[in-house]
Amino acid sequence: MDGKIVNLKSKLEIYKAMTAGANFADCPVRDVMRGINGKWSPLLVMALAEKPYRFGELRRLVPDISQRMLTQTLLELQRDGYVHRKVFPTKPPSVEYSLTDLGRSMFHPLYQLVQWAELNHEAVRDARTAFDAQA
Amino acid sequence: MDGKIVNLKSKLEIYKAMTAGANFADCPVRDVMRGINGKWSPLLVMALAEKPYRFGELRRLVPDISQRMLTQTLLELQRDGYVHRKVFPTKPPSVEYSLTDLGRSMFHPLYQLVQWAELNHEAVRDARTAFDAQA
DNA sequence: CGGAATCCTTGTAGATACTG
DNA sequence: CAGTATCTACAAGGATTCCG
Repeated sequence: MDGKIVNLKSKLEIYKAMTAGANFADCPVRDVMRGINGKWSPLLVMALAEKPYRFGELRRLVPDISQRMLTQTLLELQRDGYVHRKVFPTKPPSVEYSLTDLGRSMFHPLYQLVQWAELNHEAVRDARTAFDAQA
Repeated sequence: MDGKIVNLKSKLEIYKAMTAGANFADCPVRDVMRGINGKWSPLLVMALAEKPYRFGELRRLVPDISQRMLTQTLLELQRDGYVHRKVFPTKPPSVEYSLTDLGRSMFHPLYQLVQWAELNHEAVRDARTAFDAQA
């Protein structure tokens, strides 16, 4: 029954894929989702989808990220294969970050989700207000 | 600047929407994303998209969630308007959780992202292996 | 059955200072 | 400029116990 991974698929099947493995690390889908779901990862992917940026440019672009979190998140994105890091041996050195092919392919579904958030944030805010009012 | 929400949009525009506001809580898009991005939220939304479930059923369905996290995550999903909670006054009482219209509309882009993860988890795993090997 | 309350451990993230 | 190192604070999350 598990010979070939066919193209997707029913809600039940995609849900089963998310519960594969006994725990979180054993489930490939949740493992990948975890890398995408970080606090800063989506934001940086969206930024780099527009065009490549240097470290300092990214810092200025994202107003409230610390340099520690920027370094760390970019490293995780590199490790997962979404981001390419290119060093220019100038002085002082500059480093340019850009999306890989894998990163660009991941951008599309992420974009859909961000777009949904943009279109529905008022509905969510209203739901929260209503919930808090009667609680 | 905040009069009308236009329909989307370029990469640059959607990215700008993610950096609106001076910090995280002030940005509506990131605020909504944060609610979707929880460790267990996507999994529960995917499960409830298939059909409504009772509390105990969800516990058994998600093998490695604690009851604390299940309670807490379901509460957050209710508060954001994604999930409806229906109490049946039987004895002992039973509680059924289901997606709201808002939850169902959010499911679609989420589904796209999970589907991407399902199709590309091997590429991500390979990227990690390669990165760790040369590091 | 479906939680709430408590305790305790771990992870996440900020501030600051220093380096090639 | 683009990081690294350390130290600290707080939030996320697990285990256990109790309740209507």
